[in-house]
Amino acid sequence: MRSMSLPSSRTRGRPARLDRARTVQTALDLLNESGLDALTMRRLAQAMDVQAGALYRYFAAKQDLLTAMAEHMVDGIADAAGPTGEGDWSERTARLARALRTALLAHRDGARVFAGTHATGPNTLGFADSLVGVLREAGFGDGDAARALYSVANFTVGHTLEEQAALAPGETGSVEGATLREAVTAGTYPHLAATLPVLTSTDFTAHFEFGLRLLLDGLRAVRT
Amino acid sequence: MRSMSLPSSRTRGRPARLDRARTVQTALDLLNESGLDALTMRRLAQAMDVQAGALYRYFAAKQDLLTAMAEHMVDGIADAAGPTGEGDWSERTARLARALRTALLAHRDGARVFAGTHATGPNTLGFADSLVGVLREAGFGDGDAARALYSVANFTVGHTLEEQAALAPGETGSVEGATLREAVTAGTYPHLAATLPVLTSTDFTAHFEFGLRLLLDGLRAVRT
DNA sequence: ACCTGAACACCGTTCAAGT
DNA sequence: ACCTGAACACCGTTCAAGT
Repeated sequence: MRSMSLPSSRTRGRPARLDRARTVQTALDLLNESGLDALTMRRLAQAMDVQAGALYRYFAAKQDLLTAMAEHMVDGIADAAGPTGEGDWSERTARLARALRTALLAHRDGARVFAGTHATGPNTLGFADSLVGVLREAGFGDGDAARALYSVANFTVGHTLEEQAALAPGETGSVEGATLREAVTAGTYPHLAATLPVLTSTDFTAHFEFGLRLLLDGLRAVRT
Repeated sequence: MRSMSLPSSRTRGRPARLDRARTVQTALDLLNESGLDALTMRRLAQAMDVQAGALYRYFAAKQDLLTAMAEHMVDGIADAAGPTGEGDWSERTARLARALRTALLAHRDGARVFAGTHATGPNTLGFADSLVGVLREAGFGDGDAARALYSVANFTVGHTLEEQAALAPGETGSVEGATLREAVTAGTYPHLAATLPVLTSTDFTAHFEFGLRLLLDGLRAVRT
């Protein structure tokens, strides 16, 4: 057969079993199945039918793989702003923040992976440019727009980190309900006792929307 | 001697070289010297002139040690609210948020340690009770006060995580200045290009105060 | 009661050697 | 060019045995 006797000029030898894209995809699948702590280079190699050392031809270190995973996770979120005119600046900023949270939630330990790396790929930079763009076009100054990006991004990542930690196996509720309830019933922490139903609520979307609204209302006040 | 034949009921045998308090303190010292990645049970044991296995008489797992470290880091921050009447609710809340950030900044990788654990000791709960108390006494509803705690805490931890990551060895600036500058000069990301001076600024206090102000202004709007 | 010594079951990373 | 095999220098954790 021609395909055996005349290998294509680009790919002499056997076709590579590995490449960056396939490795990142397999790593994200493994992350979803087993979580970040179980994502080892050896297990990933096993899932790709290869020895662990082979991965280092494509990623200089595990950290680089994690960064590529983080970048892949936030693919497309820049588009959440929508076209100019579709909603005012606060609604468009809210959509971007929600898209970031949703992207992180889409993968087990997604926020931990994202927070633990410093992705500077087109998806991450595109998101940043989009958010800053929405605010600049709405009349915000360059300084305020840049700082607003940090505020929204840091709050969103911080929130989702907590959210995924609370939802992880072994966690009762948002602040480990059992321990809280004990300490609180003992009479200390009267204010926590009074707000216990909300504190132990697992409606994280409501918590997120509350904080997001604070930031947007705050931005509205800054704008004038 | 009586002390040999009649060992005190609490401390027979040689005095223990280890105890929780001394171990946590040594671990925090080691953290400051070498960072979280270098803080291993074996190195900590070495610093205490003991075998690694001995640590497990006081901490069931490394995670428990890290939780105790996190709790110790935020000792006293609840007091930052000050007595009732010393500043209005927004100033008292700001002081609490700043105290949290300062406490995390006081230890290398402090935010990573705090975010990676779920301390429920008196320092952490005291801080939470204090912040919720400030808002409830100012007339905020229980639900809003509880959610405001999450917003402020998640933003503060998220911000400090970024701040300490940016300050870590090997990082140029806030968003890896070099890579950003390249991508930005290429013409893509026009909004990032325009705001580059602020984005790459290392004045993290200004960034933090901006976000904190957004949250407090947002809370002011919610209050009415 | 408190700690040692030694083991168990792993890690990330490197690199000569094979094909 | 791409991957194997094997090693290096570690990890967290457990637990019989010593004192």
